[in-house]
Amino acid sequence: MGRLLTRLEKRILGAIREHHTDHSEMPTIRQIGKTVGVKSPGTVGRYINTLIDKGYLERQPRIWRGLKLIQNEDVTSLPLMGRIAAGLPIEAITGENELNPNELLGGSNRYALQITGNSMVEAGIHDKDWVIIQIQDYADNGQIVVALINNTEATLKYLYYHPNDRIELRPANSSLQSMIYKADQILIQGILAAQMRTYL
Amino acid sequence: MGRLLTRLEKRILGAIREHHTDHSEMPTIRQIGKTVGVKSPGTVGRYINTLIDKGYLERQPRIWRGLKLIQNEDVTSLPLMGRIAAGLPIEAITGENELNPNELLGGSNRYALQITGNSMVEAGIHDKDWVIIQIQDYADNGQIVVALINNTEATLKYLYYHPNDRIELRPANSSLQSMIYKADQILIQGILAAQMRTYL
DNA sequence: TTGAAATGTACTCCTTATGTACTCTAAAAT
DNA sequence: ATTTTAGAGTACATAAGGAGTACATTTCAA
Repeated sequence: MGRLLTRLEKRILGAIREHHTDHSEMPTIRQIGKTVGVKSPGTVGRYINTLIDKGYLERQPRIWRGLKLIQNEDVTSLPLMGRIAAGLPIEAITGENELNPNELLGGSNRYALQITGNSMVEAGIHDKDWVIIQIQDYADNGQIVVALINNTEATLKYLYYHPNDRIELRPANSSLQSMIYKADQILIQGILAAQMRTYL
Repeated sequence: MGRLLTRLEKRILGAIREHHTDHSEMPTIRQIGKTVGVKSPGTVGRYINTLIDKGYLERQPRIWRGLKLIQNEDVTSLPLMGRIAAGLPIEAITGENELNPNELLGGSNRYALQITGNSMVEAGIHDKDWVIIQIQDYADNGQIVVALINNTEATLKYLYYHPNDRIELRPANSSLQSMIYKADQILIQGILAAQMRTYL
């Protein structure tokens, strides 16, 4: 059950998640302590125990880096009324009658980013929108990806492969131009899984 | 049950809510006292008790920052990594920050619709997108609303008020035209609260 | 295969921050 | 006159955060 966490418990859980996504392996107790600034491995171990008690982690006893993240799934749904179109009545949807945002947006290897700027407006992704990124290091031609350029700049763009190991990062904004890079300048960090925007 | 709040009770409740949204954690008794200008933790605690009696808060006894706002639902969150922009590095953050889709999208008096057609593309609302509608029978000028026309057709459009009880329903698509109706032909069913789209 | 280093985990002891129950004043409202 | 609201202050048990040590096991390189 998702019981509430203290500050340090959150930081430790965050450090574990971050280490896992960055290095694709779990951290050791002492690594966790170092990133959150706790010197004693025993203390970190105590927090691990409470996180396990609270249902956020599992342990493989005595295995190095043997922690396992448990993904919280709890369900809150919105009633699903149907489809709507210009000039047509709402079309009732039979069968499914609920929409669960977490089911659509959530997932284990995903994280959220907020968009700044208008380079993707013509793809319906506006300034201040939220995007959900699925972490993976490959993408298909034409997908929208988070790309790391020259290990310094990260950006959200359409990705196109070209001959001679060229990669095009194309904005969705007719006032901006595509940039073309050599393949070894580009590191794909994730692909666009979802987008959302609030109005109120 | 008694819903009457004194000035200070309102200020305290407001301070709690504000702290919660700003820091995504509940304040301590003494933090609350500091923001509302009450020096004694005992006094603040007494107000907390009356707010609990009146049904605005819950308490988890003896837990630090253990207050709970009543209308709060359970939390499923995505790790929030930061902001991304064209040509700029991700402003990055550890796993302390989280984005909760249900908190952004859900709520009482809301339901979901799927969009068909392209009449709102220039507002970033595409075919097959999901929209979250907040049920209410009024709207401000320029808001996007679900409007029922002549009790038969429902549509999602920008709403503008005009003189002589005229109402304009304006699409966000330059190849389509606004329609203008008499006020009694239009029934506002809800306003656009959020939009979302999945790619995978 | 073996040995040194790294690791998980269980202890103990410590400090500080916090919730909460008290008491006491004083002004305003009833 | 009595109650309600608004406040101060004190006291204390304990939750939260932290250091350190010890030791059996696990890894991994030599």
